[in-house]
Amino acid sequence: MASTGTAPPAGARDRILSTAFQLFYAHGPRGVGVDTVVARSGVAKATFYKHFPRKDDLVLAYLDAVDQAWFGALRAAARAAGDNPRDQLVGAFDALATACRREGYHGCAFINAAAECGTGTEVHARTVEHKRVVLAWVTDLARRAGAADPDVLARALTLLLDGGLAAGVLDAEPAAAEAARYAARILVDAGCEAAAASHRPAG
Amino acid sequence: MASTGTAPPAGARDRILSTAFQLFYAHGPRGVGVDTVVARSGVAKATFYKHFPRKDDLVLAYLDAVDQAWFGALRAAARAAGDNPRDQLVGAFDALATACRREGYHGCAFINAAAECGTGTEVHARTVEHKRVVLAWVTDLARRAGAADPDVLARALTLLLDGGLAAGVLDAEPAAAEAARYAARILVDAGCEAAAASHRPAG
DNA sequence: AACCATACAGACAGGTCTGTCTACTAGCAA
DNA sequence: TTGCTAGTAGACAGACCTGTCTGTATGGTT
Repeated sequence: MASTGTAPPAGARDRILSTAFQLFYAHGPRGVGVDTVVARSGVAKATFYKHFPRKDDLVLAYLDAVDQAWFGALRAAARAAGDNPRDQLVGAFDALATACRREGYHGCAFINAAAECGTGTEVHARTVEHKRVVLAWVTDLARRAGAADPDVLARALTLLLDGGLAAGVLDAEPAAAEAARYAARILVDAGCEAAAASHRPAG
Repeated sequence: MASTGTAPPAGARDRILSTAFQLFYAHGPRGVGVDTVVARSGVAKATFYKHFPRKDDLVLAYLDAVDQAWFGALRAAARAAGDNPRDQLVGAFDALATACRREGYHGCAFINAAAECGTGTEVHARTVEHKRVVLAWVTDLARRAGAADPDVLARALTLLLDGGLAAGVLDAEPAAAEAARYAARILVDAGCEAAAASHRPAG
């Protein structure tokens, strides 16, 4: 287990992936060459192609890492907002504000990648899948919050989320994240009140 | 003025620009080479470089064309919704639905281009400027609609708009556009009601 | 007729990108 | 010792990209 000094501190694959994560997010997958990733991660080219036979394989691994990180942050922010599903729906938007403040924030990695790679590519498919999973999660939360129409409410909230993320490509303005949270509260209240009123025995 | 048969039906510059418009929007500026634009527009390479000394000049001209088209569609949709500013704010979202249904719709050209080209580029600056102009227009409309806080309402509405556009990179779902319009109505009503109530002589 | 602006056709240089290939090194296990 | 695994170092082919350059044709103007 002991490294020999010149040996990598972590596995070559991990180093490649974490280097790619930074570079791909900052400049887009298409904006970073394999040579750059190889040089920056201190790995031989043959080693690179052993772990990731094609560059696309690395891009997909990168997107999986992003998916885990972002979806995880979303759920953590919701959980931190308490037990009430309505508060959780709004609280998820804290993840947006947190991401906004992070150094090097550059918008939604999925949308950026999908914008580069054309329709019909694996990258595109992976992005669609990611958005579908997030939408399903929000829809479930909206249902548990007692929304009159969970589908429409969830769709509106994810639009808001995507808008906040997309705007991040331009400039990480906290005002955008705050406006998103404010709007989310209004939409959640409006979407759940009618149902709550009709469910209540007495108006 | 009469063409000689082999002569171009329109000026070389126009042909280049309209070809670039299609190709750049479909594959992104970085995904289309100069050679492709030259070949598809039936123009000599020297002619191309005479009108657009660098490829970036063509990209910027493309973004200007997109800006005119999209901002124009936005204002037209708002105008079509009537004279009431509140209705106009909501009506602008019809432009999103219309764009969504158009063949080859692929999201917001500005966000896509900005995702490819890095921060600090002219493309990035042009995108920021475009979004700034749209935000200012929506803010003005929100003020005329009597919003309690026009800045926050406008920010929320543009987030919704950007979200709808960004989602278009993945799939042009009419459901997203409908949800955006629905959410816009709620936000506008919520943002203007308080002000309207306080402005009214009697509650 | 002479001249000039505009455009076409296409070769070319210099660079970057992906992916393959050869040759060498070190640790570990049978 | 022998062989396997995982890695380093770097040359190389082939494709593609931007931007320059030479040469030709055509129509209008003086």
